[in-house]
Amino acid sequence: MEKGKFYITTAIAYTSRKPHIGNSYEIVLTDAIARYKRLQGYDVFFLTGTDEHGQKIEEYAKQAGVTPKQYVDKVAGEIKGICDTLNTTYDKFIRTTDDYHEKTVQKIFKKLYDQGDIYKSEYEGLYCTPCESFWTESQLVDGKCPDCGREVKKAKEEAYFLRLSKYQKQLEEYIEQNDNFIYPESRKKEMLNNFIKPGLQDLCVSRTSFKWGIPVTFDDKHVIYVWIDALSNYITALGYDPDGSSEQYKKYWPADVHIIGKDIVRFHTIYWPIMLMALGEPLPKQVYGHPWLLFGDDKMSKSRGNVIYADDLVKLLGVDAVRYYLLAEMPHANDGSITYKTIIERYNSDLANTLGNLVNRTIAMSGKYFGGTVMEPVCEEEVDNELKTAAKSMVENVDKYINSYRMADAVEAVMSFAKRCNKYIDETTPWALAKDESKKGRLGTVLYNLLESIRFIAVLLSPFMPDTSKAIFEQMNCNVNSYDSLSSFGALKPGSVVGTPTPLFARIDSEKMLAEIEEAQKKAAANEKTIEEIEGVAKIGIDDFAKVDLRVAEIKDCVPVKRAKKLLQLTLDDGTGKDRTVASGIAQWYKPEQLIGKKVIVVSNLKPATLCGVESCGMILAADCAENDVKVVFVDGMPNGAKVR
RNA sequence: CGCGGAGUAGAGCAACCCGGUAGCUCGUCGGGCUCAUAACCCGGAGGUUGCAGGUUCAAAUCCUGUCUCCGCAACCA
Repeated sequence: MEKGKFYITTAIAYTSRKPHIGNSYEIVLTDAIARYKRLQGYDVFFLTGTDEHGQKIEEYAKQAGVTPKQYVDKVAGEIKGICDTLNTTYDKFIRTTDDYHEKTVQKIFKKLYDQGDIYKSEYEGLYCTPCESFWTESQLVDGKCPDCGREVKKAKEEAYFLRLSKYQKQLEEYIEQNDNFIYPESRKKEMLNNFIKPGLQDLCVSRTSFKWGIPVTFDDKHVIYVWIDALSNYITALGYDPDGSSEQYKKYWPADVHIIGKDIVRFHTIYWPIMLMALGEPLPKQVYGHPWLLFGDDKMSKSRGNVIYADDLVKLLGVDAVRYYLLAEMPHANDGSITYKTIIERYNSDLANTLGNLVNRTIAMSGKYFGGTVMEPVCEEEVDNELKTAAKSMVENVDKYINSYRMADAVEAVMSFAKRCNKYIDETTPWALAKDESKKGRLGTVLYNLLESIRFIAVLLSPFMPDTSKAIFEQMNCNVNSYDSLSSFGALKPGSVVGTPTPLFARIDSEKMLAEIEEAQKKAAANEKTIEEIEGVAKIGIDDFAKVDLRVAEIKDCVPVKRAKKLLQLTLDDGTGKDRTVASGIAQWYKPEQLIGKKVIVVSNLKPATLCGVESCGMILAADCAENDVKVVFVDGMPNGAKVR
């Protein structure tokens, strides 16, 4: 059944480091939609890939002692590996370092320049020479460089700009007239009110401060900055060319939907459409900004050993369980949260108990009562209609939910139908029917209805859990798996013979697995720590230490710094007779009254700096006792101003 | 008053735009069943929807105020 084309993309992943499971959500979400559309008969093109240029990568590569290209090759390989591990069916994996991409981007840049949409000007800012960085007025700390505290001066850097202002009106109209362009709705308001209506500033699209990028062909000091490079991937991948595009491009563009994280909605709904307008190409039909998947209450960090990678999770639970979890646990509007405990709970209750057990018991009964033969449904009863109605509404609901990107609800719709099937077994009590030879017809009908229901489930599950879907069809020894076969209840052919039941998902001993995971995390954390210690801190000489002037001082007064969450302003008596003011980031751990009167050690010759409007002269010593636990070093019985060494 | 999001049963969420008996999953307690993976089915307990006002016949839902939490920004000298 031909339904037309469907072009869907993920954002391309930045190759700075291996992505954790939260980053992998997007590819699974997109894959589920792509698979569903294919199932329905659309001619789908699904694009994903990697964004590989930029200063950060240049720096990471340098740190790692490899070339940028070597660096991105490695990370892009890891990212692609994860996509494959998660069993995603992208049609193309683009890398922004691909030759054809770079060439086309250069052409795009040139074209926009030639037609006047890109112009050369100067990037004006405040420059810190030692740091080689530009800062904006608001970034400065007390009018000085936020990194090193030195003076900055006004400086100009040559750069190319994209004329956003020219297309502002046009974009605003487009967004307002195309209700579904930015989804969900709340993001649309955000874009219009916060960025577009106040007026768009022309966008800086080139850099001279680093080299790892696509060079501007007609001005080799410059490389093309992220926007034109990265966003263009959606069209270069298809074979767009300003001098004449491929058939594939003509067929698939414009994209039906770009699936992206909520943090980059702005780039995809403002910069990208304007680039396309300037190129004279049609705009994507929709941009969906999805929420993020977070980790319980803790942020993941390597040193705590709680980073979760998709491939580790897959080893533990299998691909489909991971896919299922990602899709089911993610709320539609808010950020989701992930913990091992909830993963295992969901696995046991939904996959093992509800779904796996349903399939298992049904096929087992088929084998036991009819030698596996699927019987003709000859003896219908009223309850059967309820089951059939439920099957039908599952099909409708899944469609409705997927089309509005409510994957958790779509998956839930399938699961609640599985529950309905389990209930049907209780209502019809096949084991009781089996004891009565005269009820054989009814028993066959009940099992037929169950098998057909499971077939419905298997078909609709295929976008979410492809392997499981396949396994169910294999166990049923059935190949009627088209979407069209769901148009009416009863496509399963009587007379066929089901296979032997094998549990789809073995139950997990939650406590045991959690204990094992904790063990592994401890090990990982310990490893990470050792590395830190070895790499540790460089040795210094006595003369270096002598440069630091430490003094005993008494805290005479202490008040919180307004507008700052973490700062306390301390007034110290350091024996000089003059008050010394120090701002310290310990508000989280100490109340002012706990500090007044105490003696501490202060680094007295630290260069003053202004923090949240308070001039801080020096710092007091405190110890990091644990993650998120800091204790000030208090001393006792020493005169104010005494030198510490 | 920097920007934004959120506060609903023990936990996680839905309903909020477009007021009308607060629903789902997990957990818990009791019962049932035995085909099945200690699974499945039924029932109970558990919420004055953060707090205080207002509008209304009627407020989780609309309005005002207030408290708390979480992101981002600024800041841990």
